[in-house]
Amino acid sequence: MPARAKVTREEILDTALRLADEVGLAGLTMRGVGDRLGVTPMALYRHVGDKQGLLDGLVERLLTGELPDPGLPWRERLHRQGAILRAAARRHPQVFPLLLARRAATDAALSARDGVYQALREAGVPEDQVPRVERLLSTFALGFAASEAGGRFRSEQEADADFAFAEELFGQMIESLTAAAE
Amino acid sequence: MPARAKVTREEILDTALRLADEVGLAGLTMRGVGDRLGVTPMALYRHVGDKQGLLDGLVERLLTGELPDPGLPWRERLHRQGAILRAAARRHPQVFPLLLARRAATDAALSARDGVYQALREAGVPEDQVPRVERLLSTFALGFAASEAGGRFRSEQEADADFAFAEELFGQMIESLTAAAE
DNA sequence: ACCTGAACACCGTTCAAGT
DNA sequence: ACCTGAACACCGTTCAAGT
Repeated sequence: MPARAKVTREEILDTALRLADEVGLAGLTMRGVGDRLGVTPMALYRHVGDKQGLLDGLVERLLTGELPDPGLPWRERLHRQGAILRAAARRHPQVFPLLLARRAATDAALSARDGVYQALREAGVPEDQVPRVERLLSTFALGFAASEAGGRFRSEQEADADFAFAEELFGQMIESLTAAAE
Repeated sequence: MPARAKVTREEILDTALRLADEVGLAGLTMRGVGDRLGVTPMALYRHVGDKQGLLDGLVERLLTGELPDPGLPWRERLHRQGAILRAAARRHPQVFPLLLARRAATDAALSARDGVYQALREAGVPEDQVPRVERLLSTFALGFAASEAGGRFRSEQEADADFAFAEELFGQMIESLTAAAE
């Protein structure tokens, strides 16, 4: 008679993310997660591998969210993509630094990147410049969001204004690349 | 007869930084540092407070370096400042993420910021725009260096080229701000 | 003043055992 | 198949004691 599973990977990651939000990354513990689920810490190992696997799962969770509607104009799509990242950083400031430490090659990360590629193409950025511009944008957005999570800005207003300033700047850059291509 | 100090804060931070470089942040241990210094882990507490204090000391260490020669033209000074940060990230990729997690208000960080302020003024950026532009530059540089430390770029060549691309872009932005002010 | 040793309350993880 | 309990080799930190 196979024992019925008491926990799932999903539940474990939910609980771990919530626990990390409350007590920080340093306080995130296999034992703590097990306790909250009413299960021995060793029960988690079958579902997430080990603690490293748990952390990788959290990184996934951070990025899996809505993607911008592909029907929107490119500028708006890029804006939304940035907003999604910043929202994740504000929602899980304790966990967010993991994103920078371990580079994410999850499906969510890859399809976000493809979305930016597509937006840049629509904007008219020459094909051979697209990957570089995407790296520039995503590096900035990631760094900005991480800085925000780390409390580097004095207020959310200041962060909003700074981000809008950067968007304006990058918008101009994209237009100048587009113009040069014609 | 007061016991003579067997270790100093400097030695402790040196050893801790080296140990973290070798075994990563997770492997950095009060006991490990003590062992390397031939001293009980508890001997460290008098000099660095606690483990948090040790980590804070490492963040200091990361930033305390040479500042760009103030006699150089502003563009070159900004370039050097970026290069210094990236060099720190490449030298201590394991430790670098700490910089983003805990915002650094060390003397070194503050005088780097003042240096950038000064460079922007020399470039002709209007005074009321200086802090915002500095935040933009430092956020980008920090995020870029952290991404580099995290292995987000395929090669050092790619990173160099991307950074140069960004510098060009920011240079244009600074010039347009300067022109608008005249 | 500074270091030591023992002790406490934790960790992640293994492994054999249960159902 | 999945969970449990005991055990191992670690942690950071306290506290009284030594010099």
